[in-house]
Amino acid sequence: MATHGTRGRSGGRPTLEEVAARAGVGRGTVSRVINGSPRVSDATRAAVEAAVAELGYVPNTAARALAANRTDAIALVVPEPETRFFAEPYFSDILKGVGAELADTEMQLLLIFAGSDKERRRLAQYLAAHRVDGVLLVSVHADDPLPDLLSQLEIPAVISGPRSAAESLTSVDSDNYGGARSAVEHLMSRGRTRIAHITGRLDVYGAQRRVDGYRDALRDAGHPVDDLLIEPGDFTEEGGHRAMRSLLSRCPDLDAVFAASDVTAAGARQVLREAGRRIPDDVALVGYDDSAIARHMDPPLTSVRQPIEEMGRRMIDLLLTEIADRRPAMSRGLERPQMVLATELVTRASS
Amino acid sequence: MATHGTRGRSGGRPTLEEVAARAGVGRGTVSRVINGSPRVSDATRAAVEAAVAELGYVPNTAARALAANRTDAIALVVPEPETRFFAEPYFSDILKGVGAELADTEMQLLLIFAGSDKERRRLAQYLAAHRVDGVLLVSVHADDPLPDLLSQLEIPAVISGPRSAAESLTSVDSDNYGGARSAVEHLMSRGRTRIAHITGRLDVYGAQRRVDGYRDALRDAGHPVDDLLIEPGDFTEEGGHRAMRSLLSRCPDLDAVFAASDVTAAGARQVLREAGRRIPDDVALVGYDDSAIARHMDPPLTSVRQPIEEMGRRMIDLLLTEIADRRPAMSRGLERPQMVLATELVTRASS
DNA sequence: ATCACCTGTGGGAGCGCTCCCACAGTACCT
DNA sequence: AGGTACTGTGGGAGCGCTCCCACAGGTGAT
Repeated sequence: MATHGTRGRSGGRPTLEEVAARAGVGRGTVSRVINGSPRVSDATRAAVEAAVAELGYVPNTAARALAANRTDAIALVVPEPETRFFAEPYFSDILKGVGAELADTEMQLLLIFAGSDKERRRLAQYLAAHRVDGVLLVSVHADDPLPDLLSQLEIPAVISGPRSAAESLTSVDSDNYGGARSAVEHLMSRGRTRIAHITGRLDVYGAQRRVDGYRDALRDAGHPVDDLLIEPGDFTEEGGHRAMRSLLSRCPDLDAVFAASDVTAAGARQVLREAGRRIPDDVALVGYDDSAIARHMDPPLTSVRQPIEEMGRRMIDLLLTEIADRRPAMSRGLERPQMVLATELVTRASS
Repeated sequence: MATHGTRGRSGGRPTLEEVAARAGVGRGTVSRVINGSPRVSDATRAAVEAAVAELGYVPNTAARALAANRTDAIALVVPEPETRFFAEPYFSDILKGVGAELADTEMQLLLIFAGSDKERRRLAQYLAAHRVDGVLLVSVHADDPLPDLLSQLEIPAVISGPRSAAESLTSVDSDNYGGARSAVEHLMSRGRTRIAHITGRLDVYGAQRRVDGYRDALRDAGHPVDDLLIEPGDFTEEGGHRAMRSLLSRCPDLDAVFAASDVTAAGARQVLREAGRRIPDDVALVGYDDSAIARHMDPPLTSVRQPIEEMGRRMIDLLLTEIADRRPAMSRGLERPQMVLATELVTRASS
């Protein structure tokens, strides 16, 4: 027993070495078993596993991180104040997908908010210390320095939403163009001809793509595109009110409205009601997001569903691949992938 | 230059040793400066700080964790599915307080959900690996094994909500008893005499305490306590409906209702309306939580505000203290503190 | 002058892993 | 027989820190 009892912070957790002694093998072999290396005989593996179970061995993450230069953790960075994170279902859906995909991995997920400048600075320190193997960046604004910082530090990262010009990070987005097209095509198939569009904030790339989809759908069907039928909004209910009022006064003959978000559609609906237009009899209405609002609206709102949860899952897939690939051939000149997921039109009574 | 260039994974991050060389001091001295030890002369400190800045040195967390046996991270564990976390403002308020209090610390916060069994197992592994210095446990259910696990592993932890019998963890709670008392006293001061109470889920200790507060407030004011006026609810709107209906049929003469949550109050309000009772003219109504619902109800709801954000802040305070104290004298027989924060009655038009 | 005791400082010895080289053993060609 | 190759295994050499002992040099009491 008392070999040379130097160690023994008594009750301490068992180490690799102790497991090795117990199993009658070497340190390296235990390490191989723990890490699932195939080059271990079945008998040895069994012996080691028994020792691990008997001793209740749990690897020391810090030691592993130090020796292997990895942390087995990835961060979900939300460059927003916490309040927005909780207010918008977008984030919780992403998180759900991410969590599901990560569930059978050894990776640990950290949630980091970087809304304030102070938090930003902390995050920069955190990343500089390489405390995570990779980063998921959701909701990046146009002039955000974070993507640049990440590629400078050579930290694998995936961003959600459309990739803006400069950055070279992998991204996952939903098909805003296609989603808009399907909404407009649906309205045309219902016999509507004077279809208006209330846009989102046009400094958001996705909103711009929806306008493109709207235009192209009309043009390809041989309809003229009447610019008077396009009114800028800002994704809010308020914006929906304003836009709908000006549309009604400008084009009283419109028979359908495609809004760039469900919330905007709700605002439009209210104005339409007040103006005595029945939905869908007089004016058909289609929204975007397929949020809870859409289901509970009266009448229930046809809306374009984005596969947000799946976006979360894909982001993790891509990130894990990138982390795994980093070692063999770092940045082998390949273009970073940009994945675009299909949307789905959910038809309800409003159209 | 080329001393013995063995190291040099070129472009690698600078180490303590390199900073020491640059500053012309020893490794130990740099470590002392980094960790803010007072036993360093001003001149040396300045030299080291200059070297740190020039080299852009950032300590390697893994190495530090390994050597010092601490992680500088704490976990906020939510033993619920993610959906509930997002649905209930309670969590986001706690998180806000925690985040604020942690902002000027070096501690990193991890958010961990442990709703499913799978997640539970992962968490257990995680804790066994001592990957965090401490744990904040919010919303613990009666028979949850987590508190026991934590004290077994000797991981500092603070739980939110009332401390149930067995466990010996530090806890922070709001004064459910006092909150209920203040609500009832307020109603009595408004001249109400037949005050009903719709309880919360009575297997939740806090709900039980609110009933106690209700009873004692009446008794101490010399009012008889009529058990017919107490109807069990479950914190939900549905429960509010049911409870209010049975109260109305049993005690049509009631002139006030104290509900154990705002949501329950909203349910009760609906039934009262349908029964033709005006609020507050015929029946005064008081809720609990002072959530957004309370402000937006028609009429706005008087409600008992819990200082949830402050609870978050206090939890961190206590946890950090406990982490700091662990070393000098581990568990010196002292009772774990249980902190109870005062509530505040927010008076609005419903009473 | 001697001792005691501070303050500042350098650097050895780990912390518990992973990586990788070395090597025994077996197998299958020449 | 000798070579070549592969499988399984042991263990040395770090990874970049913190802790702590040793020690130089100063200060003040005896």
